[in-house]
Amino acid sequence: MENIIRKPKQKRAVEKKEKILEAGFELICENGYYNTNTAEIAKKAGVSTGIVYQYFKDKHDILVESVLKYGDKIFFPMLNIKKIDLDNIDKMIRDMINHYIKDHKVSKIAHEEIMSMVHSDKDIASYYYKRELEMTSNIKKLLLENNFKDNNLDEKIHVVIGMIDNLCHEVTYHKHKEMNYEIMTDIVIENIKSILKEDLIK
Amino acid sequence: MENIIRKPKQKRAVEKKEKILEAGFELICENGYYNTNTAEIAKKAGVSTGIVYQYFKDKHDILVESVLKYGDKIFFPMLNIKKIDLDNIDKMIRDMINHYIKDHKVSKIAHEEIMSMVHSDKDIASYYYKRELEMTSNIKKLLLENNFKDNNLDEKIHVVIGMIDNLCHEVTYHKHKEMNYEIMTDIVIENIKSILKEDLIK
Amino acid sequence: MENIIRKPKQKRAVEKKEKILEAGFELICENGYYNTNTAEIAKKAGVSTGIVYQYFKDKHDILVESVLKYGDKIFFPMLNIKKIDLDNIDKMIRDMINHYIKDHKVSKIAHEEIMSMVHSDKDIASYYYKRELEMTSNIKKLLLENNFKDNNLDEKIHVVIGMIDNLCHEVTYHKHKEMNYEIMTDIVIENIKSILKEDLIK
Amino acid sequence: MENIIRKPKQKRAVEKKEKILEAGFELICENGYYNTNTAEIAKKAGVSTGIVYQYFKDKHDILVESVLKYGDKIFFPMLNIKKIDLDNIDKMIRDMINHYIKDHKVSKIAHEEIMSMVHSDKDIASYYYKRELEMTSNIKKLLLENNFKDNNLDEKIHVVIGMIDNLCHEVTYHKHKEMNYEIMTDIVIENIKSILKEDLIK
DNA sequence: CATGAATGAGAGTTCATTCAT
DNA sequence: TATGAATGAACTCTCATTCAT
Repeated sequence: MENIIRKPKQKRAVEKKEKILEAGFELICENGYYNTNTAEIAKKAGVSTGIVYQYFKDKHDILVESVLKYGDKIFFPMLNIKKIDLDNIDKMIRDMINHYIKDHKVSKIAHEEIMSMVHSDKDIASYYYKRELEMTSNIKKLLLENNFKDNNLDEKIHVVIGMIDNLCHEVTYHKHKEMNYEIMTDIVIENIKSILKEDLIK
Repeated sequence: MENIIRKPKQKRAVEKKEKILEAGFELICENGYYNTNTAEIAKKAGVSTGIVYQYFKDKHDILVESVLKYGDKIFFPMLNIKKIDLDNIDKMIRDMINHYIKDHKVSKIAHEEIMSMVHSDKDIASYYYKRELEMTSNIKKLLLENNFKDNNLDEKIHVVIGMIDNLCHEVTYHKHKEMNYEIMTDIVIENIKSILKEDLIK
Repeated sequence: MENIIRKPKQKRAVEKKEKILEAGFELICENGYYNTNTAEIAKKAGVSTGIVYQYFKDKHDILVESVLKYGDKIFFPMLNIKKIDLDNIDKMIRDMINHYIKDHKVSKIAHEEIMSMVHSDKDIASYYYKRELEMTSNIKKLLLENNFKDNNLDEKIHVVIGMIDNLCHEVTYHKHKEMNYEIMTDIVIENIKSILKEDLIK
Repeated sequence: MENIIRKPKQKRAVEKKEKILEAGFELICENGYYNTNTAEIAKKAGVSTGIVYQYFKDKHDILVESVLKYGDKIFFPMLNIKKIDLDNIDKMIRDMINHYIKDHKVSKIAHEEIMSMVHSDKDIASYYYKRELEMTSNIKKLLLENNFKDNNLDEKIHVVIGMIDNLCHEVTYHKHKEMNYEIMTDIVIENIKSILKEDLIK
């Protein structure tokens, strides 16, 4: 006897599913997947526990779908960068970093909680790496449109994103009190410039 | 009323505690903390469930102690670097990376599982950040002994370690098939050299 | 994270809670609190173990609630005495004693088991002493309505109730075979009369 | 394979058994039988857990033996009354009560805890009722030696002891704040005198 | 005799999932 | 569709008792 998961098409049903997703995401972010139970999610979503299983196969399904739906804001703020300001590349990178940091701060716990899932959950991991790739592509496209040449650009962007990611993580969590984050930011920016500058067609 | 955790001093007892730790670590690495139960750990360790609670306060305690005991190999292979070969800095970095990657590969799942705990578990996180700092200090000391001057060295090392970490992670997990990791490695090495070179006293 | 104890309002749910209470009370009375486990209670109540924890915080809660619910019959048969027959005070006391003894006999084990809890359990003790006081008040009120004057009535009633309680206990459990309970009853009645008679307004 | 319980005859062994008994009694009095474990008892007694089972059949055995050994002080302070002062019967009863109350106070928790066992444990109950009877006999003998005649003396003494017991309990635990215990004591004494006076041969 | 490490059955409790209404 | 009461397997942890040393 197989469970039939309904794809809600009526407006009310769609809204209900979204409520569950939202509630699930929030609770999982706050308390972690294993510390959140389906009753809580249903309660927060304002639905009955039974109905959850009409929209989702199981608890895990809520996790996956909610990350797919809400993960982007938290993980990939750079996903939708639309233009590159070549005249002031320094400022651009700094803005990007600040933007990224801001997002980190907003969802500090969420980020940590979900990141943990990236490491232990296949579905989440696959989403994560796919999105990461999209972000790389997007940035590559932008650079190519702005007089950069494709000299191992994929790899370079990856290294650059990694640096920014690390930096933001550091700044957000202030784990190392003896670090001067202003200086670290400068170091990172200088490096990014140094990595990219050789490919800029003058 | 109060639980008394035995500190084993006899050889046999010490071995038993280690067995539990080892079994616990392996199972947690393989299946995750929440998917491992104490009965399994005891069984794998070849002891009864009861004895586990003579050596450990609770299940969580096994996690923490086992990470403290076995985490270093997995997380901080660079912790014990003893000398820097200035004549061939390029080779040295490459060796370091390869060494790191090798460790990653050996304990791929372990790394993912435990990293997830760094994000959701206070005790594990605190261990992780402490060790990270030790590693930074160690490398700094080595550099200072080898004609480097302390020009924001802490921050620089941190950035460098971050790059190596990202790189190793990438190489190990091959998530992005379109990437050329040889090239990425070269990029990272060049960058590390570029970051550090300005501080080398000629 | 927090346990939500359901307050059943639907008829069926109320009945189910009562079943658990009843089963719990019976088993605890029969075998004692520490010799009764939740699985047994659930089984006897005809429910699953899980549902028990929707109606009760924990095992102890079953004990307390069941005593609150069923304790009165066993402990305080005199609680609801409605009138005093002054013309035949002798008969009245004798009836009271017989009534009390009958109740004792019906729930012999229950009485012993729960009395043990009065001595070791805060909640049960508080219930017990509160009810005891209510009984005293009730009897006092009756006496005052029946031409008695309040000359240390509280203390006197307390002594009287104590005597009846002891007597009933004795009679019920027949611990001392060399005792003649008819005679003992006469002694007690004479004394009660002697205690009270001085306060009867002629 | 039956356990052989050793009857210690050597001095050291006897002392060891007594230590266990003492420790067991104290812990059980303090925390209750079910909240005391054998490891605690052994530790408090300064012996190993294993040795306990050489002197006692099981945990329950410790309870029983320790009550047999130490129960008298707590339960039967009147057991050893040696003479009756007829010239001042009022004072004598008052002294007795005060003595009893003092004992109650010294071992308040012990009394409550063990009383609970009287209600749920056969062996303890049998000890209790046997001792109670001894106390009755002792008092009866004393009265007969002091010009009382045996006119249902057993029953009368029983009623009297019951009254004293209740009174002491009341006074010790102060459960009813609205009671005046001085007055209650007077009432009890008056009654005891009234019960006994008719049997005093002038 | 004595130790205390070891056992393992059994306890209370939780929670994803199902199902009667 | 929707409810939320009900299920019961599975979990962590305790402790009286045993046994190798």
